[in-house]
Amino acid sequence: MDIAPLPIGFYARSTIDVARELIGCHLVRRVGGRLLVGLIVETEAYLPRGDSASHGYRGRTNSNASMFGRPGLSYVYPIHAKWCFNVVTDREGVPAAVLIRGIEPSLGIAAMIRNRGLTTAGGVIASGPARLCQALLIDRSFDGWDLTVGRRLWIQSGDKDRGSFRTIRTPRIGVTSAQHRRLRFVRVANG
DNA sequence: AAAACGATCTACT
DNA sequence: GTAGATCGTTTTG
Repeated sequence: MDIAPLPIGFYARSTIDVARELIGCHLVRRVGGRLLVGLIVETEAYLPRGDSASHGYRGRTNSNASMFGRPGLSYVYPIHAKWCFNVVTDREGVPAAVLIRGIEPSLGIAAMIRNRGLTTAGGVIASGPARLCQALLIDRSFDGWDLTVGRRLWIQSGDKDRGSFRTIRTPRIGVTSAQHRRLRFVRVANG
């Protein structure tokens, strides 16, 4: 695994490209001296124009401001008393982001289970946008966080072992508008 | 100031 | 499958 965070150039591209290529990358959280790492397996693209499901669709507000920020920042928003984590894409000034919907824990699994407050083993650890935030201790304080610095929270490129998995596209979850668009990306094992 | 809503989750049947 | 919890943001009065 690389030790460098993905650079701003990775994020400063079309949102769909970023959403697809984030699949298979590693989401890394450093808390204290410990690393919590998971493989990104599910993302959703929220597009800068014509996407009525996007929080940025109706213009800039205080709460969605970081979605309009520099690519490579994070956008963390509240939903139903939980948090969800996005990475900002495209260029500064347009509302574009990729929602990270699921990771497969690879390091610090015991800590993630603890963070989730799970009572039963074998439960879902970090699949689902709010569960992932709970497992990695991501909250609103990370809204606007710079993911390209490699401190506290960042993303690293994954094994470029394409061939071990493929990425499929489906409609987004819980989105009532724009159902015809397949903007959700899911990692599926080959075999 | 109050109420409604939401890119959700858990627990239970 | 369904019901209820949860709380910041937005809208309404």
